[in-house]
Amino acid sequence: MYYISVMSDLFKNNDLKNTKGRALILSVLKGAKKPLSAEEIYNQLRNKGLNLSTVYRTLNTFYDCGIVLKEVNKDKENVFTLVRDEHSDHHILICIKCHKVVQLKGCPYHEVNEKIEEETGFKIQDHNIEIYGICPDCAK
Amino acid sequence: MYYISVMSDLFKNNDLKNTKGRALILSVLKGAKKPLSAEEIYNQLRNKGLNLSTVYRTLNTFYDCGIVLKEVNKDKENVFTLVRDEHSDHHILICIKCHKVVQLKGCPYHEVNEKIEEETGFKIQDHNIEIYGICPDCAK
DNA sequence: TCGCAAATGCAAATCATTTGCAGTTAGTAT
DNA sequence: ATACTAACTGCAAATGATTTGCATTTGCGA
Repeated sequence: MYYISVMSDLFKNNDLKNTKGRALILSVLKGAKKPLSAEEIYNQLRNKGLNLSTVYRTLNTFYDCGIVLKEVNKDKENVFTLVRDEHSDHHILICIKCHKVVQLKGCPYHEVNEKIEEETGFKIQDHNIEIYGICPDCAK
Repeated sequence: MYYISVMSDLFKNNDLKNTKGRALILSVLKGAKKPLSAEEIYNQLRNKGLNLSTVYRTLNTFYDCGIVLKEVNKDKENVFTLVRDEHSDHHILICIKCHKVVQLKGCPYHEVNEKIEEETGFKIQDHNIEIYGICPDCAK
């Protein structure tokens, strides 16, 4: 695993031109504490004269290059996160009755992941866990 | 955990009227080998005179009752599965470079899940695992 | 500095899903 | 069995996130 600290290198390495919009969007993602949608990123850059289409296109470009992960949230919006080490909010328990969502603290899967790396040859960088069940309240 | 084998009981237990459409949709889900979208279910019932809106409404009703799980696939369609024991296609490795998806064989997480049940009080019925990394081909 | 492919803005198109409303039906009480 | 009512359904129009076509602008290598 390698790190690119200089933004222009990150773009250059992926054959992307270094534009104002891309730099802005990347900086928003760097400061993000949770996966963000195009709309949310756009809102954080309201006064920067950036078009919503550009935000969409840029995020998809980043996705194609492997700079960001793309997931779909409950509202069926695409949400994006910079590729980096573990996010704690990726481990959730969902009750199938009341649809309550509970965050799992910590990651109980580290050892298992190491075994998967050995078996598959993948270099694991991140993961999502969604566990479905019935919560104590609904079990009553 | 309890099982309801008679369809009319499943509906009655959830205060749902037993209608032709619901029975048909449930039977399609029972025969499904993978999560299905409303469109796919609708297509399997083409000649049954059922409206697409009804399929959507029925699936959402089932979801509210905890009869089915609802997820979002890569095309941002909602897909549904009957709640039951493990589906093997819920464990996938995704390459962040080429976006190739690889199925994990078996489930390496059983023991971990038991520990989570103890700690949280959730009665776990199903889970999804998505692991992001760089595949051997792209690592070259 | 010049030239051109890449990137962007804008507006219109797309498409899965939702919703309003009017007509139909399942299941209960009489 | 019949009547009643809330739940269910069909249909068509609305919604809303995302994509796309096209004209204009811009980054960057030569």
